[in-house]
Amino acid sequence: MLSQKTKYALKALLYLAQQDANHISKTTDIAEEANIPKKFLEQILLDLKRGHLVGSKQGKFGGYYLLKSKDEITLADIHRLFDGAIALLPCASLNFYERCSDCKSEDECLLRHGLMTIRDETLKAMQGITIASLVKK
Amino acid sequence: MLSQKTKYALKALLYLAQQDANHISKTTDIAEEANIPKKFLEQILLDLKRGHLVGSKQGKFGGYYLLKSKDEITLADIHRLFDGAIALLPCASLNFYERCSDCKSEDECLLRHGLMTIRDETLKAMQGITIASLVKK
DNA sequence: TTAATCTCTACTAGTTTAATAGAATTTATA
DNA sequence: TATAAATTCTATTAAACTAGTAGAGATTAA
Repeated sequence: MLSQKTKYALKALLYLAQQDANHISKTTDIAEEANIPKKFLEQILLDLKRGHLVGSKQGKFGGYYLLKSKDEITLADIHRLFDGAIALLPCASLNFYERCSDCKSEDECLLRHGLMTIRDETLKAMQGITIASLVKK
Repeated sequence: MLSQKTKYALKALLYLAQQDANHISKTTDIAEEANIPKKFLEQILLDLKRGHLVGSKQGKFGGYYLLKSKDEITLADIHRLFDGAIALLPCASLNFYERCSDCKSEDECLLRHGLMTIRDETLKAMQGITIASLVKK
């Protein structure tokens, strides 16, 4: 399941994607339109900025805008940025790999292979959903 | 990601699936072999029992055994039993549906459709992984 | 009757989540 | 240059969740 934070991030990106090119959106406007607590949204937008998905302009008349094209931002990207691994266990993860401490041998693990299959299919599905594809629907 | 509990449940089921037919396994043996804290495993086995995946025999020489055939127990079943919804948000879930409180209109929600697509694909993948398929590998 | 086992309920330390608060910094413009 | 409007940064917090631990009770075989 997505965290509330990830869901808010998606809603914020959807908002930005629906603005005219070169338009800069204030946090306040996004928060109101997408129904997100403003101070929480501030943090989320900063995270999105650090993840290079949005850019910002500081000071008066500043705000946020999409940095990457909306058809280049996938659900997989956002999931990884906020909720981490897409795989069901760290030992089956591409980007967040970690060994299981309670696992005797990774090669002999009966679970890992199945979980990697799931990961591949879920990842493919999540990479197929972009901000652009969501806006179009 | 799977919780530790779900992972332990899977490991316990894999252990049970590898025993001879009609064999009854003690919690202690499963805990040792699968490297699971015994008292925690007790709770997990009870949950599996309440979920009708395993059966038990009480008293001396009692223990646990698979109730359903190992090719009928899917990763989706176990996920739902312990970690709940497979969908990424409750509003896109089949078995754990819940309306989003911060969502103005479900029909107009740009997210929901995409998340239902992911759900369908993930579910299909998870239903393709059974305890039997994991043991065979 | 006893030993071995499952069953049930309660408790707990630590972590994570979803915020909230407030001060600091940056920028446009009057 | 002062001010207003915005982002940026750091700290705090209440509530929920996770991963166990503890112990007593019920059941069964011998």
